[in-house]
Amino acid sequence: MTVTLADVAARAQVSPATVSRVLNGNYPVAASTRDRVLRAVDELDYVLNGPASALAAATSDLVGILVNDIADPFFGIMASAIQSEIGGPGGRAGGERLAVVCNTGGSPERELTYLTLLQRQRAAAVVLTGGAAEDGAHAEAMGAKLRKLAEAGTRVVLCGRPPAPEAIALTFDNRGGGRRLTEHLTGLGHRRLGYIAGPEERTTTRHRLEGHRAALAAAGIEDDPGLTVHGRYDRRSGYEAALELLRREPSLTAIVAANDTVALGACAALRDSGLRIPEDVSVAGFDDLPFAVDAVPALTTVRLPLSEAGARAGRIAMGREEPPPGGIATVRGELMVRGSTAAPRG
Amino acid sequence: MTVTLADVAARAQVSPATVSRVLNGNYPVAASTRDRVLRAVDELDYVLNGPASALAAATSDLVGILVNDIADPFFGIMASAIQSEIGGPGGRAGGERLAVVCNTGGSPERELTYLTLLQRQRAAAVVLTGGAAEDGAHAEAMGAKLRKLAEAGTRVVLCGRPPAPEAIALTFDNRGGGRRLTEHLTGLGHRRLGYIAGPEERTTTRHRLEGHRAALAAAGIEDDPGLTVHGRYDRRSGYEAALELLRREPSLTAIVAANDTVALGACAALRDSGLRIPEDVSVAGFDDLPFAVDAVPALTTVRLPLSEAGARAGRIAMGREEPPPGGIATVRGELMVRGSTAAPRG
DNA sequence: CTGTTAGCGCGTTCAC
DNA sequence: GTGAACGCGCTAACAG
Repeated sequence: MTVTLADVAARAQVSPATVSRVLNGNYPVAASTRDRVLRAVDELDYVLNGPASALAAATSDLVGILVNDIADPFFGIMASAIQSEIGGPGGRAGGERLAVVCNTGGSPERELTYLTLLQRQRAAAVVLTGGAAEDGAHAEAMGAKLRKLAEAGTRVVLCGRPPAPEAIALTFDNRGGGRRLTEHLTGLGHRRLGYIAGPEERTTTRHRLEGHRAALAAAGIEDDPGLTVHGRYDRRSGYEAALELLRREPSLTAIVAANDTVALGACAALRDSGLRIPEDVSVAGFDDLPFAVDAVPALTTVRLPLSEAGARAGRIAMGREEPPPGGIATVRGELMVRGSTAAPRG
Repeated sequence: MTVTLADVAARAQVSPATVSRVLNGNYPVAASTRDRVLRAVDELDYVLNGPASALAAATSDLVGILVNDIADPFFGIMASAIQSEIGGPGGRAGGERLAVVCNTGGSPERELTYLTLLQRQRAAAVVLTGGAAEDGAHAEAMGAKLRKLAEAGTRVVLCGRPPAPEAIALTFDNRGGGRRLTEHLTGLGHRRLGYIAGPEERTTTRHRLEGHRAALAAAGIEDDPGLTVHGRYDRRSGYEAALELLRREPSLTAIVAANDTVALGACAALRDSGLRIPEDVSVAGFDDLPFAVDAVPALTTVRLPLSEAGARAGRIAMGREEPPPGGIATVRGELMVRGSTAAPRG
């Protein structure tokens, strides 16, 4: 039915072993033989059987990229960069790797499931992006799973995620970025700032919030728990959270959002409430996604080098770049001051 | 080294076949035996060998989702919906399928490469999303590849892509949407409209543009080729194209963009040129991505039910929903009139 | 309901 | 530089 390596061998009048060798290119083969084989491959329209190949070689060409939300450009941009460094030639037979992104939807269970699935496929490497859940049991299960993967020869790289002993990590300085962002606002004179945090029990959420609080403390501003609202990392959540903050504290002069998407939702809520940005309320985001600059007014935010970090993670996963010393590198964000923040009125 | 099915069988004191049966659940097994096996699996921390399983069964749990640009929410939203219908239980061993998204970057070659890779893996299904390249040779190669996949038992579904004889298609009515959108503008009295099209040689680009031109013709407006500018589907491209349009025709009163992202870029260009939206120039997009409503003013656009279409495509790919009659279903877009369009001044 | 027997298609020793 | 033989780990008949 389907063409196998043996068919190719027969047609090229060589042994299956020879066909395998030219396909994998890991072995000396006479040029004339190679030509004959390649011609036969072409004529028969032969496609290597991945599972059989993976079984025999005990390794596959699959590389997994886990993201929390594939509909969020934050992850899309990283995934795209990672994939671009992996998808190219350089793998086994055929010289191509199958770089593949898996959407966990932020669910710890699905994350674990995907890792098992990738483990089952004997993936060559796995890149985990974005924040991790902070649930203790889950963290432990993840650690164990990552260790298993590593033991089985799968390279594991974290990108934009806190370091773990089991893997190489490129981690974002969310705490520092959050701190500098809020310092910018306190520096402008703001004293009543609302904070729209991401989902609870997530590292990214916690780190950005800690940075925010550190900046408040440094400015001698008492932390009012009522001025922090948790939500999801989406626009709707930002909209609702902003309304809630305004209800709790009508006199606030600035809102810091967990990310740009949330900030955009907050902007909409402020506009719908008849408030001007930044005259009445300043707004700041995080990430500097492409649309941040298009907001009106343009969004003050912290730029994370998502593409660069992703590309580097991809190269490390492929073994084409040395891991950072100690297996951990911290990637800083850059404060981007734009029109959405200004000194408070009065 | 690694635990195999035989190890589990030994520990559970049954034959390997029995272990396979409980794992795949496709066969009657006594409850007590099953328990014993599952316990052994647990104790040994056994993970099925995917390649071996796929080899023996001549089919795998892998499902591929091809997207043109993973950093674009248009694709992210569809991919997310597709994956959510696929990722769940219902597959082979372990009851989970590995739904993976592959980023072609809009490159026909990469698209073909990914299909080959998925073919190599004996993927259970493949979903192709978004517009297709219109290059004749490539179209033919794609057709042949899709046929091969189908012959090998891979289910092929197109989502938001024009029908092809080799696959089931959920196609977007880009032409109709484009037409209604421009009709809305001509209905408001606009006579000089600029159009920012997507990349040339892409079905989506052509169909939307055709709809636009049909609406112009219907309104008795002569089509001025100079008022159409092609670009990529990104913000930057929209920005530059809008400036170019203004240069060519300073008196235009409306700009129709290939999609929302491009429209946002065009808005930025208009603002930077000191023009007001919609007082001086109306702007319209396409897709109604989540951020469209947050633009200032909110963007008039055509809403495409990306999530719904993706979910349906996913179910069809899984065989959990009947394909549409004739294998083709057309999904219409809905005109969303918002603040970015108004009657021209004067 | 369960065990036994054959391969699935390929990579990889070994010889030659 | 090339061929022959073996086994990777699992599933799918077939018996029983």
